[in-house]
Amino acid sequence: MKKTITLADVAAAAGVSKTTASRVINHRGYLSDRTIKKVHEAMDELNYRPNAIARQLFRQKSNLVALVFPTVNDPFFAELEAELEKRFDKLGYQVLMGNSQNNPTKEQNYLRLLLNHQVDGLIVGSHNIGIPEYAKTNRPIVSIERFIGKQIPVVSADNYQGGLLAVRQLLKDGCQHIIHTNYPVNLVSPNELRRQAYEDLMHKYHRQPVTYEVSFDVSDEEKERVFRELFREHPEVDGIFADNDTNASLIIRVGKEFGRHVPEDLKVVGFDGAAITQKLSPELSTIRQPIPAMADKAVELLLKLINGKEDVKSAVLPVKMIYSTTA
Amino acid sequence: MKKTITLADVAAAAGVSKTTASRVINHRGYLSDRTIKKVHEAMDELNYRPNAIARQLFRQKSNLVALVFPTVNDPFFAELEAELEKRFDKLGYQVLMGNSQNNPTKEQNYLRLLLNHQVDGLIVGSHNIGIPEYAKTNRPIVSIERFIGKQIPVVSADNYQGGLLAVRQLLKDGCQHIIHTNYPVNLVSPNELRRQAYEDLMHKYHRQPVTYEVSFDVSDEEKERVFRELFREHPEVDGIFADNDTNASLIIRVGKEFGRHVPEDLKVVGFDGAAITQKLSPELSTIRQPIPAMADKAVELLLKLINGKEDVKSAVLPVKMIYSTTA
DNA sequence: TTGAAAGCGCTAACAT
DNA sequence: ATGTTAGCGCTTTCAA
Repeated sequence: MKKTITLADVAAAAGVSKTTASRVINHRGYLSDRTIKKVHEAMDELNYRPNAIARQLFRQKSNLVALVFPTVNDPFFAELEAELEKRFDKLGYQVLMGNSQNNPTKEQNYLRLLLNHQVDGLIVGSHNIGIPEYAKTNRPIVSIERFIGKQIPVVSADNYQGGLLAVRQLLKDGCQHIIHTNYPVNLVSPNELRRQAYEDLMHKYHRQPVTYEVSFDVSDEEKERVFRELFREHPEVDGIFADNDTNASLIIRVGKEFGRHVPEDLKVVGFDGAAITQKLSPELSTIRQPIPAMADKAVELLLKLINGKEDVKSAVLPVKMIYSTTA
Repeated sequence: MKKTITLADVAAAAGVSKTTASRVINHRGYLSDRTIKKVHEAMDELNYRPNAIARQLFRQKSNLVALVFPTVNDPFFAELEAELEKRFDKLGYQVLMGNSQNNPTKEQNYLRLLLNHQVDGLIVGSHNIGIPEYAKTNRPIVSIERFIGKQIPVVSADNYQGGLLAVRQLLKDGCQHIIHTNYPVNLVSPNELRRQAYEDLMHKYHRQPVTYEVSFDVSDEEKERVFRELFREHPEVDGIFADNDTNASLIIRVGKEFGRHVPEDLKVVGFDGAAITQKLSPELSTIRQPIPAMADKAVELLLKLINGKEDVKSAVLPVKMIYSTTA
């Protein structure tokens, strides 16, 4: 491989100094037309490419942000990451894909990228706890749907309102025995508010709330096992509020095994309403998270942090119910 | 914001030279235990973070690769990008997400990152043509499912075999009038081989092949419009081989509008078989692309190119049919 | 309008 | 076992 062409080569070929060549490239300062022309010719001739890394070293800025989510292979995260990338690209930022697999080590590594100046900011939506670096840093981090630390702003959907909408729909459908699925209880995810809304409504109508718990990162087989248990232990169930659409989809499938037809003898409402889900399971009634608006807000907050602004406040964005045929 | 802590600060605090400090950090050369201890103490004290950009400038390597695909918000691309990221991460590479939106300018920008030394390699699966830079460069690029240039290796599924499997299944199901959907004809995508297989089988059985064409990047509404046309113009259709699963899903939905029940009076086979699709539309019979194997191969080839190897050959990987309930 | 020189933070020859 | 020095490629004072 032949030697890299540097600014010095261009300058030499054009018979000017590096400074002048740099000025031409960056359109800065006073330049004579003749000089500009000469430098451009030299650049073309040598097929010169400015070295982005050297620029970054000088500017102390990488124009890179990292997205740290459990995986991009999921309808909600795929749409969210795509929306984020679209916006960052427009602003001149490149986007690193950080799939943490819910592995604390991987999550920590991405944090290190930030601390090592390799990225200018981080958007985290991963579900790990106990990463001490978060608490210590005041570098630009915005969280999505997860409480990370006092100083880190969170963008989330109105999960409580979403829970209310979902359960009210099941009540309106005349369901007598409504069951909920959610993660195991934890304090870091606003997901908890979906459960809270469910329990509040159950209590209001003097019913006993029943929640089945499945972690995000167990296999589908394990999830199906739990849902079979649900149908076995609660054959009276006639309505299910699933905390996300893929679980809703699994539940409908498992329900079939138990001879349950949706919506005739079982109503189901999911949560998320991502684009891919709508396309592949249009029949699912669900709560749509405002993904594009969440992306807008997260980008806005992160840029503020990157630019040293102080008024960076957490935000809760409105959800809406999508009425389809499963409830 | 307070000044960045550099290696010089650490060295000063530890009372050694920058070189020594650097050696401690990189575990190189002979060091006395006492020195190692002193340097580590200084690092902790100052909360030192090595500057990755400066290292990259020196090493002339960013350990970054970019994935250029139309969008990550699609079951096939989401799974493929997730698999690629997993592998690159293991190898110490960070991954840039490049969603080209099938926009030549965006695609070209990512190419520029490569040429500007900001990334060490590129994996492209985007569907644009006429980007002149591809032809000119011999830098590390691997393409997935797309012919880009003579010198650029392609990793693809065995699309022809997949087409045969799909259409044979429909024939075995007794379909008399099989219709195919695909992109508009183009020479850059091995997708064409799916069509070729369909046409070859149709001719073999003395039938008239009929293909409806929909671009990848038009709206779902537009796609549905085309599929309605299909049912109106060919009410006799009893089997459809869709060139991808999301189209298959749309077709099934549109079929319902025309009173067609699947599989009773219409069989459908899709293509892709991505994990998300399996989860959300498990009933779909489809051809599974070997996504993890494709990721393996693409990473292997790209690393060879990055390391200056010469024997970098295109690869075609086997598909398999997933028999479910729509055919 | 242009150039010389310093420096971004790091690592590696080449001493000693 | 440790330090001196140069240099990765770029941009920007400062001076002319």
